[in-house]
Amino acid sequence: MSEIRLRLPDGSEKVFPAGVTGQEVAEKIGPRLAKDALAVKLDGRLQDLNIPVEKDSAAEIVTFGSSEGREVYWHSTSHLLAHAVKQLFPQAKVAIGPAIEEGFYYDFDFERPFTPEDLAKIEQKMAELVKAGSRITRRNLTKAEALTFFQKRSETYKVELINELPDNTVSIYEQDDFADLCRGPHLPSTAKIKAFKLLSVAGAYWRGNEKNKMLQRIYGISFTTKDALDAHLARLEEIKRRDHRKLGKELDLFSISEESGAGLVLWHPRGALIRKTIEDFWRDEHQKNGYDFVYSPHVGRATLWETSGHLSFYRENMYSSMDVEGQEYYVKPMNCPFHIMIYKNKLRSYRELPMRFAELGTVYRFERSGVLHGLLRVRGFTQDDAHIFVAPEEMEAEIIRVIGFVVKMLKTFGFDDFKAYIATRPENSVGDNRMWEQATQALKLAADKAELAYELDEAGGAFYGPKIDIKIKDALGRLWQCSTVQFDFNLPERFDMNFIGVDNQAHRPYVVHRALLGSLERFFGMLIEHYAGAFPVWLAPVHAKVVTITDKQLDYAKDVRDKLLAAGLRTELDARSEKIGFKIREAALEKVPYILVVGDKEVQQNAVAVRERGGKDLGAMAMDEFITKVHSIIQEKRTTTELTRG
RNA sequence: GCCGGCGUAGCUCAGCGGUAGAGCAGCUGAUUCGUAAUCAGCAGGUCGUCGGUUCAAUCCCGACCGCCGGCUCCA
Repeated sequence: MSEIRLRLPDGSEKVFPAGVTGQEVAEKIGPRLAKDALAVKLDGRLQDLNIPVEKDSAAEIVTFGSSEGREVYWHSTSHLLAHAVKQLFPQAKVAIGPAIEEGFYYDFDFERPFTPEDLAKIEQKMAELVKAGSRITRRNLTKAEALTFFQKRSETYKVELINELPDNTVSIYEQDDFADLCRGPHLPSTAKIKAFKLLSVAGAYWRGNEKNKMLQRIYGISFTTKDALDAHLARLEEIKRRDHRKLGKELDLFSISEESGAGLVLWHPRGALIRKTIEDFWRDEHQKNGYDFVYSPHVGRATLWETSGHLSFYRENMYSSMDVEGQEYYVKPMNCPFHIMIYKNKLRSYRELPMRFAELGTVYRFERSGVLHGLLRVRGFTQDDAHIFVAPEEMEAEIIRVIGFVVKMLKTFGFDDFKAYIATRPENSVGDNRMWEQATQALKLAADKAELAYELDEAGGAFYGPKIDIKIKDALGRLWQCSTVQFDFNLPERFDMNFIGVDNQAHRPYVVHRALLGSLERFFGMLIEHYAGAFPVWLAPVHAKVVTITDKQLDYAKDVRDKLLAAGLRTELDARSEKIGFKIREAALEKVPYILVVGDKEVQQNAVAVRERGGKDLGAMAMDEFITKVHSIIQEKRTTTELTRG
């Protein structure tokens, strides 16, 4: 029998008899790995553990610790799900069932909707199948064989898929009486699937096309241990706990009323105060960074939107027109045409560039009712918008400047983990290649300078120019798209924008759209979830709540409150004749950063007893000391409430 | 927009073919208390809207509005 050499990830080489399986290799390396092995990667290709290896290769045993391992695991769990569904409901037809970022789903065509009770039954059946521990085996068929195979089983969706496959041989995976068209790889046995949970069922179009039949998609997740599953479920609970819609209601930050309109946000005083604080900060920073503020109308003439191209390219997101003395007007879905009007108001010189027009501009876009979602997806929102008009030769420096600004701004809110995506030229786009090249290069350079790791989204740009999107990672590790910097090669042409250069000739400026926070609504929604409602002191609607022990301290408590208010601290007084425990509980639920307890002791010492958010009791502190410390926390926009340090 | 679920007091929810209930919040009163819920009383709802079935509808049916989970689409 011949031998083969396998190179392992640690650099070592091991000799095996030809035909050795991945499982056997894992066993040779160690019992632990043998147990954890899910698949094997040979020369970079993922394969089943039980497939014989015939030639020298680089080999790597794949476990749940890698994203590839999880993908295999989840994919096999989705097959297990389909297996269980077919056993319980033989009439159901299977469509597709891949692994996704967190878990898996499987789409079914079934005569009636699946109920939660069905899910429970399916889970139970899955558990039985795991217990039975069926071997999962791969089989290659010719296309014709596969077609007959699935036609016989009336799996019409599979037949459709096979017909579209380019290769002449296809693979199927079988476990017990269940078979699925699948590229693989898969786990060697259903017994490997240790802990799983079906999470939800929802509608999904066959192949994502709304013209196709709506199927039922069952979502689920699985892990190698019950502990890991429990941790995951706990995380889902945490996400629910932080839901900005729930916290927004509890903390009285905002609401959306059916009566005033879906997708239209009502900012309550506390939410509005947070927004104002963000806006003040935003304006200060923009002023420091060389931006000019502008204001523009909420509606504009149809001719403007014709020139800008919105009426041809963006119409489905615009509300229908209104008649103003025989002229058609539209509510704005974007601010750019107005900013361009300001630019075009007079002849511009190269000496004026770059011009940076910033506006917290409220726009309205039609969104289909099914996509509305709290503050994250609305119909009216305020963009922290700016348009930069820049001469081609200054463009690169300007982009570096913008990206640096984005990062600085976001860091202030406590974000320091970003992911950037640079989208390059798509088919059917405007502008010449040189411009696209130059602009894309500038984006890459700027990302490098700002130490932003980016991914390239090839051909993912808008038709009018390349862009960089920056996503932030929140406290739960979720990514949120907020910032975007986009070139626009279209508008300068459409509006025939010019500036006079050193050579006394007219030149075309570059136009850059950019938003740092995205929209105030979405950013606010994200902040609520990121902070779990416990805003950093500088953003908190109430900095301190003064609570009295008894009525005896009322006068002193009022003095305390007034003194704090005079020092610029947002302060409330709770002088109700409730027990101290009750008042603390309420203030704690409001997530106020500091609770200042005032009893006889404090009156005597001319102090306040400080309780930090989170429950830490600091005891008595002189008023001036408290004020100074809180001031510095606010000034520095610290994300902690801690008064003890520094 | 589509599929499924849901819509009962300010909030969280129970109920169900014979015109409604709890806790919290609110109001009134008592209580004056040292770090996450003091007690009592009162008040509060055309059961999302509009139609239909029925002797009778919050409950059954239909349409619409809204919300939730997805699909599709996006700041």
